[in-house]
Amino acid sequence: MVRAGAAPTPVTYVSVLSACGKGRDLLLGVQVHKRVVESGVLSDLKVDSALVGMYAECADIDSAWRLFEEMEVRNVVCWTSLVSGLARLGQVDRARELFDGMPERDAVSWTAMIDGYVHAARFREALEMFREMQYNNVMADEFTMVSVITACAQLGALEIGEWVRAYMSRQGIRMDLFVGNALIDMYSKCGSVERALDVFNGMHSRDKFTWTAIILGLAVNCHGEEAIDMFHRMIRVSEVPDEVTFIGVLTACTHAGLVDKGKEFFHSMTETYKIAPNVEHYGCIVDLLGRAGKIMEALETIDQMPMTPNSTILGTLLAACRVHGNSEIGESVAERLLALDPENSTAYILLSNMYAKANRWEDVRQLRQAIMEKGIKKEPGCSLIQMNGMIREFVAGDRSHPMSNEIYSKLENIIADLRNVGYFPDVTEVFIEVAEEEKQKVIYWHSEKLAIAFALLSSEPNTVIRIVKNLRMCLDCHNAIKLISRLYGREIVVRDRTRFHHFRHGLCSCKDSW
DNA sequence: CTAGGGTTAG
Repeated sequence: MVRAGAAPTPVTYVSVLSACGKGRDLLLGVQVHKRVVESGVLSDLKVDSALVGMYAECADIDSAWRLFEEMEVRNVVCWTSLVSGLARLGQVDRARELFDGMPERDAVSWTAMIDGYVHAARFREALEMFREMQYNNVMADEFTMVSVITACAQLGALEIGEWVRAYMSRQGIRMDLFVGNALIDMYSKCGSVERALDVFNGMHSRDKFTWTAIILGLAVNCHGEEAIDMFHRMIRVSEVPDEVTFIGVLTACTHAGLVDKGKEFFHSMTETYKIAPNVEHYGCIVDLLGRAGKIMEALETIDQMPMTPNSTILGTLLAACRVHGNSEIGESVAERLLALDPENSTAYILLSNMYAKANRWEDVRQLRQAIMEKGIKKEPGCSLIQMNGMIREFVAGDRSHPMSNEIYSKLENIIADLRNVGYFPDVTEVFIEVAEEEKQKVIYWHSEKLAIAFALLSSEPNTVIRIVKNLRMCLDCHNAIKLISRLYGREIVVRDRTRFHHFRHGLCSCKDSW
């Protein structure tokens, strides 16, 4: 346009600056900024806002601030640009300060703030903000709902998610593609495949995200074969898969134990779809081989992949060594893992569990002593559960809950009931070095057991109990929850760090390998 | 006509 000699107008600048922001092209943005100044366009609210927005989107917050402060007239748009820019850079608290000082806030500003909390993984604050938004009588729209639904997904907050759906239909907020995709993810992350499929089946249009969401949802909820069917359907309707889609497909193969299929997909991903595998894809393959007991092949995969192994992938292999009692390779993998990350508590835990499985109690003892001496701290176990619209958090050994006494005595009753049907506490995975009796207390007080005791106290009979746990469940909790599901006739769904466990009638969907 | 907010893994 410039070369053709046509004079840009403010409208041109606004459009071009928006493009620079969305394309994260700061260099070009700065050039356009210069042109704006040279062209002598007097301060124009929209151009100035576009400039602030461009700098904010290109992560140059200082320039954005400076321009913002120089503006003589500001409106809600440039305020929101700055709030959103700060939030995206991870400075949520600074964003919140600015947000609180805004002279006027609309749905966009509220959504920017809610989404800021979501991206900072502060989901409860995101929901709190949404509540405040309603309190302030600002109408939410599809954008708001996506952020709120995402927060529910991460929290495993199905009740709130369902409330959000009802709210949407009350408010006449329609379910567009983004909302639909977010809902599929939310239901999947809450362990409800049925509802995820309902949304999926009811969608008028679908994109790559839709298919990827349902594939992942099916995969982590132990519906591996159906996830793979979905992938074939996706290809049939000519949707192009990306690297995340393949994470889903490979995860499906892992959880369904389909080793050869997994290898085939890995191959077609590179050959047919020309997607370069990243370390997570290799991680899926290592997991796939490792779970199937092909430890050597898994090790070779790590040694032959084009990138240096990170601690996650070594941890995956170590976990496989534990499951299959291969302490020879396990020890060398643990060594590599600890060389990479000496404070890695996962390495110690897996190594200790592996020794325990091999009945190498002297090694277990020495390891535990080393852990104590080095002061290695295990990440505290933590379970979320929501009940009657409230999200409760339980940490192992937690006594902070107002119903604490009742919960602990309920737990004692549960354990007595379990013992009557043959349960015996399995303390082999207890990490700390204490007397045998203490170890039993330690596992009784694991966060998921506390959460279940609370749930049995405060929920209607026959309702599904849903728990989100930050770590992998221990063997004892897994055993205990299987029995609880039978004894109390409850379906219990636990979302663990990587997958779901659906407990029903004394059995778990993971078929005891996780 | 033009400025701000939304989805998938790890």
